[in-house]
Amino acid sequence: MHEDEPRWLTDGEQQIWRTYLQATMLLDDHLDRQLQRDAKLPHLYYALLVQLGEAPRRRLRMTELARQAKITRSRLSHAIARLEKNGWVRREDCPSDKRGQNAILTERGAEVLAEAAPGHVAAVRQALFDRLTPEQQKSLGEIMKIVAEGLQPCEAGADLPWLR
Amino acid sequence: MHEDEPRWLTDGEQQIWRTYLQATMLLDDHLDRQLQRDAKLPHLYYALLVQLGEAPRRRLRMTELARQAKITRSRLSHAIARLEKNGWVRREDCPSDKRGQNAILTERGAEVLAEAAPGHVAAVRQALFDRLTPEQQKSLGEIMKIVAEGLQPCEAGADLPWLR
DNA sequence: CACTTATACTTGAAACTTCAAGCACTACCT
DNA sequence: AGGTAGTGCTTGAAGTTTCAAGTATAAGTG
Repeated sequence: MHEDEPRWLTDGEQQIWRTYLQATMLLDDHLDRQLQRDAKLPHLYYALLVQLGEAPRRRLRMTELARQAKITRSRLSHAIARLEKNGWVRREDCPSDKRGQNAILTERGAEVLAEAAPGHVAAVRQALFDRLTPEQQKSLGEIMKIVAEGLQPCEAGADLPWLR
Repeated sequence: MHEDEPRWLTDGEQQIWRTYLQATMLLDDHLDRQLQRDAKLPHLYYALLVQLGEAPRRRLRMTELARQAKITRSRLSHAIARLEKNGWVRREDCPSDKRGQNAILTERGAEVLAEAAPGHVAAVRQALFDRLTPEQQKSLGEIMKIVAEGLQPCEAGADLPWLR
């Protein structure tokens, strides 16, 4: 068993990759900071409230929420525990499966969401959409779709966060 | 002082934004996992070793390293403390400024880096570059450059991680 | 039905990051 | 020179995420 010389990244690829890392790092930091300041919430927690807010009857099974958010169930458990303590979310036993739990957006949670949303959207616009041409936006969408789909193959045995 | 109705994201923009969040989440998770498994190191810590490895004399001032990595100095301090404990990095007082510290990649650190690099590069290729056309790669680079530059304006008073 | 395996979720500890000080030194100002 | 503000870095605690179990229920198998 012999390891071939790996195919290193070309200078151009390196440049792209580093810029990607920097941009995603900075954007994530920027949004986290904006939300932490204005809504006392990290970006991921905000995203969870958004997903719940859009779900029918404002509720979602834990694993389904983890799947949509691309995180582990453990991470979600801790996050929901915190949101529950703050009163933005509550839990409910799943009627059809006694192992299951639903996370439910509370009225207070919906209010927090409504208050935080405008500032958050403005931040996303200002940092991303307002700076890109329509062609670039389209291209970004296509690229990210390819990457996202590539990393969550349908096959069984895939190492996806919400199945760990 | 009156808040106008915010400019919400269009359906198309929402779609792009969500896909972006999912792709970056999955990719970050994927690389973290690969490196944690193969090199016992989170992706960010690996990136720090890379930066040090490329710097002249394998050393960099703390703030400069934080600036390159787009993280806070506090985060860097903790990270370097861990890397130092593992023997991959050591510190040195800066000769010209007694407040300053250099982080230096050790021989052991360089070895770890050399062992981890092929697998990491392969993962980046497989998840990203191998799936994109040359045009898409170029476009991605341009887009990320715009975003990264937009988030680190030259002006004083900008809220950049390494200045916090 | 008993038995095994898989699924759904949680938990506590360890690892990592953020936050708010804090210390030491430098640069600036008079 | 002395005083003041700014820079460079670190630290401990609080918050978040990962990791490795653990509990309970469901589904599959002989």
